[in-house]
Amino acid sequence: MNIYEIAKRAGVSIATVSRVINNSPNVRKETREKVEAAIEEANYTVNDIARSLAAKTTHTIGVMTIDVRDSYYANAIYTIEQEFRTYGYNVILCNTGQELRKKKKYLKILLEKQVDGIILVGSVFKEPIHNNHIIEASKKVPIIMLNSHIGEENIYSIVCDDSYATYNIVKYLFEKGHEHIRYVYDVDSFSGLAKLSGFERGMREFHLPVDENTIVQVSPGIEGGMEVIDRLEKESCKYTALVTSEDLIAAGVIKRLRDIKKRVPQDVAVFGFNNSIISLCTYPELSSVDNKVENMAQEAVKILYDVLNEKEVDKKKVVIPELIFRNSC
Amino acid sequence: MNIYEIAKRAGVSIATVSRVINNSPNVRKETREKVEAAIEEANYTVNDIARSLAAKTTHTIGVMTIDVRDSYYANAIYTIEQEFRTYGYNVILCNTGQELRKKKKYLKILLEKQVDGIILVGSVFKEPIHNNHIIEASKKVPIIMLNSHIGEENIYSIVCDDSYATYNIVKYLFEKGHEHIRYVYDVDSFSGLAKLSGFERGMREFHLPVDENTIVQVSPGIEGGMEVIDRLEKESCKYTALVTSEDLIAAGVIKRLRDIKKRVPQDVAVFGFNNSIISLCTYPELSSVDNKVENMAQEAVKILYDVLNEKEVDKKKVVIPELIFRNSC
DNA sequence: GTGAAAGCGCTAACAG
DNA sequence: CTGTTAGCGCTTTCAC
Repeated sequence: MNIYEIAKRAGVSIATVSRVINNSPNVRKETREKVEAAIEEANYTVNDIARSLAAKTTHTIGVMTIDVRDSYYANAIYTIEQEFRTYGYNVILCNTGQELRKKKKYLKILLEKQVDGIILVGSVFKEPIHNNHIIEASKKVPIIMLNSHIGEENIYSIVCDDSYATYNIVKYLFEKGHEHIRYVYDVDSFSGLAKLSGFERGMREFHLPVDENTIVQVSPGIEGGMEVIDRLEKESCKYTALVTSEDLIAAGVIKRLRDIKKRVPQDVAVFGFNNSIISLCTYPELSSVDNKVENMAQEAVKILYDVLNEKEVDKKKVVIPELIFRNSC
Repeated sequence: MNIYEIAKRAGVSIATVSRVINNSPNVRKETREKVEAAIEEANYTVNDIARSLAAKTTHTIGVMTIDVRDSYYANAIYTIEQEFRTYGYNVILCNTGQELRKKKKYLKILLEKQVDGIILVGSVFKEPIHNNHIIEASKKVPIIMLNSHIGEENIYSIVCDDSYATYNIVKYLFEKGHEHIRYVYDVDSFSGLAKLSGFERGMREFHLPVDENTIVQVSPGIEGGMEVIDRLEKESCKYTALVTSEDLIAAGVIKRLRDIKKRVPQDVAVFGFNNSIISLCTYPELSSVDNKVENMAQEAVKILYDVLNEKEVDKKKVVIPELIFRNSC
């Protein structure tokens, strides 16, 4: 079933059918009704592929994430999809995983699919050295990076000032009298490093003691949180406060502290990151950083939409995270 | 840049270019290399839209979910996407929300996009009365339902026997000596009702007492868990075990029980559902039901793939959930 | 092993 | 307000 068949049935030309499908105002009421009736009767659906080919625009954008199962990314994707729908755009989702090879592959697929733009969600999409694949892609369609930044012609970014958050956590803890503060994180990414730098800045500014276990890198997830406690205990390190890069790590920390009978927050204060639902499930509830994913996602959509409509936009936006205080510190 | 341009640069016809792009064996080595060089040099990307139009297949499938932010759905989507990629298929994701109007709209969009098949993730996609929109869609492409079932020609389903799980939870609790068991759930969906029926069957079979607060419906999420405790306490209901339809509800239950100084599991046993990461974050850790989303998602992909390749497949598959015992009961 | 040519179903001038 | 027509970039017979 196609536009020709509908045209025949309604006794009009395909141009007219096209017009009614696209709500063009230049169609007489009776003609429109005739066509609509034919469409209804034939149970016809437009072929959006053909439309895209002819119109040279797909009205779909590609979104890349390393893993939707991570609630932070899920939030971003959800918001991006919802917002773009209101503009009549569709979203193709890719879960790339961490491997560069796959990230490249999916970028290629999206380009082949003729997406109108691409959003890269997460700081992990900025590689430590070579970002040529992204730059090449940006020569074909606009690219928006969430939480990373590459200064190039057709690449836009919106980042959360994570270092602001960790700096302020250290400041807060210092003012509460903590002297033995440690930082726990999993992966080295753009945002991972930003968090770290804010932490270090705070430690320096308040002249807090630093040793080789002040900053500890662990496996991702709950496991990681348990690991760090084991390590600190084994090496008899003093610690009264732990700043983490992830709520899940903090959850692991809380678990293991209970195992060894240390109380939170009395013996050890714990700070999470992401303000996920996890922070409400632990006991005590986790203080955490709201890093405004939804805001960022909305901004990303707005920027991309504006770029697609050739409006002027800022090439980089920064959003400020917010510290949420609960009972873990 | 298109196939014509590449053909010109390589001094061959577009048919030959098409052949090398699609790895057809019928191309002489030297010719292939010439074409590949031209492609490389021009930084050419195939236009998959044009390809889809000509080939009458998009190699993409549509996946609908009410909300990716729900970890259960996120898991399903992740698995579906990964599995289908290995077959060279792409996935378009839709977050429809609960509204029927939107579910219908997205179904239409997917059809317009000429997806080769559609997977509906979650029992919420089976409406209580009219499922005509799904049946209509199934006349155009095969539809796979995860956790619901509509017996129609081109609709396949793969369901988890949730009632088996709740029945066995009741059985287990009964054998541990519990007599005052209650069931807490949020939404009435296909799976919500299945869980409920398994619970009821157990209660009947073991002659457990039932009153008007044996089955209580609450708001979704942590809130709901807190609600149920408030209600049971207010009405002075006796309860020694709570079976929930969702880990998050169970998490709320645990929270509120701690507030009122009831111990888990000594005073009240709690059972979750979904075996999500939440079940590891609460204290005590939550016993929960592993309802095998990944398995189901894999099966769904396999079935759809087989249908697309015109193989014989079962129209309905059932997977058996597994009870995971931790410290909350 | 390679090329010519006819579509795939639609949009978008342009003409009337 | 409506119709004609030329593409959009590719796949796929069918010849050679």
